This record gives sequence, structure tokens and C-alpha cells, in this order.
Amino acid sequence: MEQGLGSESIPASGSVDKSRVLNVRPLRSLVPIFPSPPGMSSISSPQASPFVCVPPTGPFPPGVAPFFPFVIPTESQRSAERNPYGNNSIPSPVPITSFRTPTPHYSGAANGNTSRKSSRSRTAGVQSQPEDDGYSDSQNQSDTYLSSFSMHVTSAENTSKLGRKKGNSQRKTKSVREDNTSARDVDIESVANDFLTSFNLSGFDTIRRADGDNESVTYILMIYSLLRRRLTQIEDSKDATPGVTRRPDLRAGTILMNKGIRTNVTKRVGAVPGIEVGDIFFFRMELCLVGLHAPSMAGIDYMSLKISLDEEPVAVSIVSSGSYEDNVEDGDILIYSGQGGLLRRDKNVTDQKLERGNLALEKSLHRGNEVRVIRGMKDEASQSGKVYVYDGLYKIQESWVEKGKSGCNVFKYKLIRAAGQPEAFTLWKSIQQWKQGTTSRVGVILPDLTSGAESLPVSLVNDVDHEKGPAYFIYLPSLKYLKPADSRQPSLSCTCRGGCQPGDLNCHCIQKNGGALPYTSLGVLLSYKSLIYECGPSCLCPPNCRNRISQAGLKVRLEVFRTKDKGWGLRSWDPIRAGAFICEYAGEVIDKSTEKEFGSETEDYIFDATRTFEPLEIMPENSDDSQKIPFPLVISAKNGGNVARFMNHSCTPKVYWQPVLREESYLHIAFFAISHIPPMQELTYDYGTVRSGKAEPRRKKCRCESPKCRGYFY
DNA sequence: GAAAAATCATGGAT
DNA sequence: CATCCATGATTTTT
Repeated sequence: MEQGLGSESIPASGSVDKSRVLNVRPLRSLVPIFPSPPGMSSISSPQASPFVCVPPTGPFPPGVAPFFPFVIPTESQRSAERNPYGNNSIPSPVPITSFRTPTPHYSGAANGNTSRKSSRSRTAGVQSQPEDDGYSDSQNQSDTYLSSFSMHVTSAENTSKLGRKKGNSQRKTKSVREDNTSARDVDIESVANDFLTSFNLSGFDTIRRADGDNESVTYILMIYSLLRRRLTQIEDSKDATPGVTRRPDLRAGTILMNKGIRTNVTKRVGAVPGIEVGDIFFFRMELCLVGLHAPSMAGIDYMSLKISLDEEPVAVSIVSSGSYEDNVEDGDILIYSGQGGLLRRDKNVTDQKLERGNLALEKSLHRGNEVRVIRGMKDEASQSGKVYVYDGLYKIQESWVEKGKSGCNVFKYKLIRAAGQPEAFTLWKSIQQWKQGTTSRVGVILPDLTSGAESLPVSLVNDVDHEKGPAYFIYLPSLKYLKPADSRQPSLSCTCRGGCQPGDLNCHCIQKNGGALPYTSLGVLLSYKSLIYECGPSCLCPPNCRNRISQAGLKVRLEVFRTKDKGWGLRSWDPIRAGAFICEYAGEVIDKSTEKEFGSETEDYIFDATRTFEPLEIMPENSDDSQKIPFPLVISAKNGGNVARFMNHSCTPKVYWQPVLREESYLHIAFFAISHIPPMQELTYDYGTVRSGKAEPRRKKCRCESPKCRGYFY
């Protein structure tokens, strides 16, 4: 059924090269595929609570994750869930069900709706074909994935019932939008399906949905990131009819929510497994998906807690984002305003009422439970948009009512941060001050080791030992080709004087990239590719062209710092969002004639682009092998290089490298963030392994301290 | 600056 | 009383 759908809604798929399907290697999938138990959607709250005999300060020490043991529902429970009326007869107090569990909404919306709409989509698909060309290449490709893998998703989805929510909005939608717009929705849906199946991702099993761990959280965030960027790209390329995906962030979020690709669905007081204090997020939807803060918009998340017979709401997390007049002066204290009362479209400002979130906060004050605090602040990297920092657990100390600016009553809650947690928000404040110069960074050896060669200064810092700095080298901001590149191929440049535009198919550089720019409008790399093409020296586009991201210089404030046991390392003062460009690997290109000179005795500061690294989940490695790097590139940063030469190896890195070809003959190496990187976390990448046939450099002991550490690197 | 969006809780209806 | 359904409250984001 799904196969039929795929070929129906995307007419071009008739021309798909079936042989590709056979080449698709099974990708690493995170979890085995479990169809969700049919009764999942009817869980309700039984009686007993483990909280009854527990001090109000919370059932577990701070920082220690959840009170839920990892319980697989027993057979009796499961059958009880299947029979909703049997709920009350569950005899034993089982922790996992002792709280009101939100009904999971992973409805079959995606499949159900698409199939219903598919007949309409056929005509619309034809109409929109010219525009579709903007991304049809990649779409067709993933289409092959769809046909080969979709069965998993379909079967998993169909077991759950159709989301009424979805049906609801659909009805509204129909009256407002034209027919062909809703048919475009199908496009998005199928793109999303393609996308997900290309990861062989069929959803999370119920256990992983209920309680997360580090792996699930990062994985979900990666998927979200990629899907969101993908939808953004589609929105981009369809400039003729804007508004297809007005809010890619929300769109990507709901798709994943509906498919159950989320975690920590079980609401909980206190720490959330898989999420650490200091973690950063760029969208509210991300908070929903990982279960840190469930409401997609509201600032207060709460749950009802059963105490003996009574039920009362307690707050579990809040987002302070600047909509209200919160006081954030002191880093460990937060004066938080209650919700409501703000001016709405028709009404005026009103007094806040002691209900919902406000009531929950009040109850939490008396109960003394810990409340997670997420602080949102302006993202300086992008004009619009915010960064959210998980600032850990707080307790409410007092509450009062005061007159707001508008003269209406506003609830205020004073929250105090629990002691013993890693720095998060306070670190941001310090960094702000370093930048302003109001306080100085401890241990600075050089304020700018690039001596102005980069657009932003790079400090050299040592607050660990007495080492005065790395051995002398010349700072090169970019890769130096010693010999003029041999022009075996005529350079194919572009003539986009105003900068390359997403939909412009006449642009050679876009053509080389398969019909779509590899970057989003924010300059974020869409996804890893074995090779991407940027504009080069003879292109007519300006330096700020969107297809010159890796040439535009540093965008984040970096520092080279002394690590505890790995020599010098690199980290950033600014938060870095997933996919963002960090820097290139600068140095001197080593060609065959000079190779001897560098020889094997100088293994340090050598970058070998023929190395391979363990592919990450975010890389649905396309079987398309045509785009390999055009020639082996080896860079030496021994005598001269940039910040990249200080990046250490890690077996679970935050950064990966990506070959970038500028015109036909200039190959560069650019580094991009794998996931969101909070400030001051060391930037590391996987040094990879040497292609077989080449001499192995000597092994070095790896000190990355990750659970997946291989123990050594080259 | 307006408009649109998604989620969950809530309360009324069945 | 349990379940179903519709609506409201929330505020972020482009």
C-alpha cells in the first residue's frame, strides 16, 4: 500500500533506478522494531504512588535520574491496558504507571492521511512538477528507500488509531486552504517518510519512548535537526508558492511526535534521563521531543501527583524566555512570572488567575519539589530565534502577587538553584562578560593567537598548568595550495552576481550539488555528503554567497585551551547549533614531491582526507559513490595552520569534517557541528582510520573518556 | 507586527 | 463513571 502511495504522489519515481535499492546497506538502527502494543493509547492512572512515603524534597538525590526502574510491562499489565475497564483491578502498585501518563499521540496520521489524500495529490503533483525539480533529485533517491523500507513504518503506524487531533485540524484546514495546498502537505509527509525510512527508523519502542537515555536524546535531536533542515530546504526551493511549510520547526516536530520518535514521554519530577545540565536547544519543539518540557508553547509544565486520595498539580519544569518580566539578575536565582494575563488579540490585559501552571507552581512551593528550569535567551548568532539552556533543578522559595507594568496582578515565584550542579546559565553570563571585557577570562596567555588573521579573535588560555603555549607555528587562516592546482578540468563557475539563490537551476554550482544548495539560509549544512561543491574563485557571486559558507571565516568565538591530559584543545565561547560551520582545516597541501620531506616522523598536525571515519547516524550514507573526493588531499599544519590543528580526537565527537570542493580543483576540509554544542565543551572530531594499503601511523592512546572509546587512535 | 502553529488539560457530552 | 470530543490556553516563530 505504501509503495503504491509513493509512486502515486511523486510521479517522478517511475524513473527510479531500482538497482540502487539493492545497494542500500542496512543502516545502523538504534532500536529494534517493536510494534506498539495496541492498548498504549488507553493507559490511565491507577492509584498508588511511590511518593506517599517520600519526603517532599523529592524521592531521589539531585542529579540522579529517575525513580522509574526500567520496567517492561508484565503480561498481566499489558492485558489490563488492553482492557480499559480492567485498570482499577491492577493489584500491585507498579511505579511506571503510578503517575498520570500522557496519552501518547503517535497516531497513524501520517499514513492514514496520506492514503486518503493520495488520489488528490496525483493531479496536484503534476501541476507542481516544475517547482519540484528544485529538490527532486534527492527526493527520488530517498524514494527508493521508501519503497524498500516503508513496510516497517506502515505496520507500526497502522496499529495505532487515527489521531483525532489531526483529523480536526484537517477539517479546519480544508475550509481555509485550497485543495492543492493540502495536497502539498502530502508532499511534506512523504518527504518526511522518505527521510525517516532512509534512516531505517521505524520509531522507538515503548520503553525508549517512556524513559530516555543519552543515546536516544542525541539521536532524536539529530533526526529532528535533519528533518527540520530538510523541510526548510523544501520551503526554500518552492519560492513560487511560499507557505508550504510555514514553520518547519513545528512541522518537523509534530511529524516526529506523531510517529513516536520521542522520548521521556513519562512526565517526571526532577532530572530527565539523557539530558544534562547545560545542554542547549534551539527550538521549543526540541524540548518537547526529548521530554524536558512537554508543552510546545506554554512556559510551565506540570503534572498531577496523587497524594493518598487527593490529586494535586505540581510544576515539573518552566521555561523563562523573556515574554514576561522575569528577573534573571542573579545566576542562581530566578524570579519567574506566572502565566496568563497577557494581552491577547481581542482582550486586554487581565489579572492572572491561580490556576493551571500558576496553581501548580504554588503547590510545588508547598510541596518543595524540584523544578527544572530552562532559560531562553536571544541567540546572538541568528537575528531571530533563541537558545534554550537547561539550567538544572531549582526549588521554589516563595511566591507573591504584584502589580505588573500594565497594572494587573501577576504571580511571582522566586526559585533558587539547587547546589552542586554544573555551571550552566552562570557560565553564559561569565562568557558574556569576557566578551564585553567587564571581567577577564582567567588564564589568558594571548587574547588573540591569530593576530587578527581571523574575523574573530581566538584566545589562548591555560588555567590548568604552567605550559606557556604550543610550539611556534604560523597562523594561516585558510588552506594553502603551494602549487597552482593543475587544471585537468575546465572550471565550471557560476554567474550569480547577487549570490546563488536556492531555486536557481541555471547556477552551475547548484547543479553540481544535485540541484539544491547544501546550506540552509542560516548557513547550516543540510547533511553530510561525501562531497559538496562551493563556489570558487572564478564564480561571480559575492563572498557572502550562501554557497561559500566555509570561506566566510569564523562565526563563533573560539579559544585554544590547555586540556587536562590531551595537550591543547579547542572550544567555543558561543553555542553552536547542529550543522553549523566551525572552521576549515588550514595548512599546506602536501603533494607527492614534498611528501618525503614531511615524511612519517612528523605525524602530528597532518590531516589526511583519504581517511575514513565511522559513519554517524546522521549520515545515511548514500550508495551513490560517484561523488568521491577528486584527488587525495593531505594537509600539513605542522608549520602553519589554523585553529583546526588543535582539535583533538574523540571516539564520540561533536564535530565532523566534510570535503568541500571549490570549483574543480580546490579541495578543502570544513568542520561542522554534529549536534548542538554548548559553550566551553571541547570540540573534537573522529580522526578516523587510514585507508587500507597505506602505512598505519603509530597508535596513540585515546583519552576521550567516552563509553564507546576504541582505546586508541591514529 | 500579525498570524499561525501544536500540545495538553479541561470540561462538557455521550 | 469512563470515554470521547471539542475547545481553550499558552507563546513561539517567521
